[in-house]
Amino acid sequence: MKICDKETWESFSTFLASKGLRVTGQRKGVLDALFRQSGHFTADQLLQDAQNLDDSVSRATVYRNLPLLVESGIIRKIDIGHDNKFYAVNGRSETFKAQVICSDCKKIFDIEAPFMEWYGKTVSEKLGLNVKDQRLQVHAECPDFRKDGKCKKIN
Amino acid sequence: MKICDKETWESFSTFLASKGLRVTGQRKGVLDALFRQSGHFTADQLLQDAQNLDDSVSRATVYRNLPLLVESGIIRKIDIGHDNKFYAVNGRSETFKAQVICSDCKKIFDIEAPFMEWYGKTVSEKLGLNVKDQRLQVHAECPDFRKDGKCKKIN
DNA sequence: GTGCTTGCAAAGACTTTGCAAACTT
DNA sequence: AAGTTTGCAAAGTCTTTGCAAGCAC
Repeated sequence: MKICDKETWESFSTFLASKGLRVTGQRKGVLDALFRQSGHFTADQLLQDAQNLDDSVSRATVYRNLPLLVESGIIRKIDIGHDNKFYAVNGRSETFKAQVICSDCKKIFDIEAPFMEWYGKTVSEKLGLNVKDQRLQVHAECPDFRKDGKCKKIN
Repeated sequence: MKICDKETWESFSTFLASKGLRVTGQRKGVLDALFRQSGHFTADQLLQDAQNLDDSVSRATVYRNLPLLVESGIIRKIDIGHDNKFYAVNGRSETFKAQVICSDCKKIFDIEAPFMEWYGKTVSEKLGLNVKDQRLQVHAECPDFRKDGKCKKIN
């Protein structure tokens, strides 16, 4: 049962303290659950795992903490559209990621795309805007899946 | 009171016929309402306008037809995240569009980004996927708005 | 103690769906 | 006539919120 690494926990605690927020058992539970997620996860999946680790964690708490986790930089939100409400744990690399979403096998691939970042920035600045965040999403079809109903690509 | 141009209506009718679906007054109403939208619009805005033109159009009908309009290529969906459920009428140009979303003044700018398209395609094909759709979304801050509470940029 | 947090359940926002009547072809 | 479409209202899905009790500091 893998739980959150000390480093991340400390970083989150510091973040909370800096905002005058409190370090609670439920918050630890949510953070631990984060590390049982593989790749992309939903609020609900996170809740399930958090409750496995600490059944005092409620759905409301997960929803209330998700924005804090995003703000602290520990996770990021992935908005791919109406029926894909995902989050992902941030890796160390701060390079811009593009998401390739396979509409057949439902996998989401994170691709490094530093160039993209430059491009978006350039365009926005021409409009007089300061870039805060950007993402490239590519929806694609999976020929493997189409052919024999399964896809061997790893996520 | 601008209504849908003949060309678009015929194209939608043809699309419907090709799928064995029917041409109804309500569908015409929704299509007409499309042309009263400026830039980006929500399902609800479309409903309001459709009902102004033809009060027999219900919310359910709008929701049932939105996917057909997307499939026919007349409009496209813009998924920018949880609280931004937008659609937009497709222009003639089929070039790839990037969306720059200003988080201060809430405007959405469509920027042509043909190069981006090439990039996404290249990356996906390396993964063995066929690109169906892609979008670049840039969230930005508006200095004008920050300064004096309003933004003079036109959408 | 003060004031942030929590769980619960209710409320919200947006979208989908079952059904019988109405309409297109 | 056959099969699609509609409006309505109910149901769904995901997320947010009010409240009183409970904790962190």
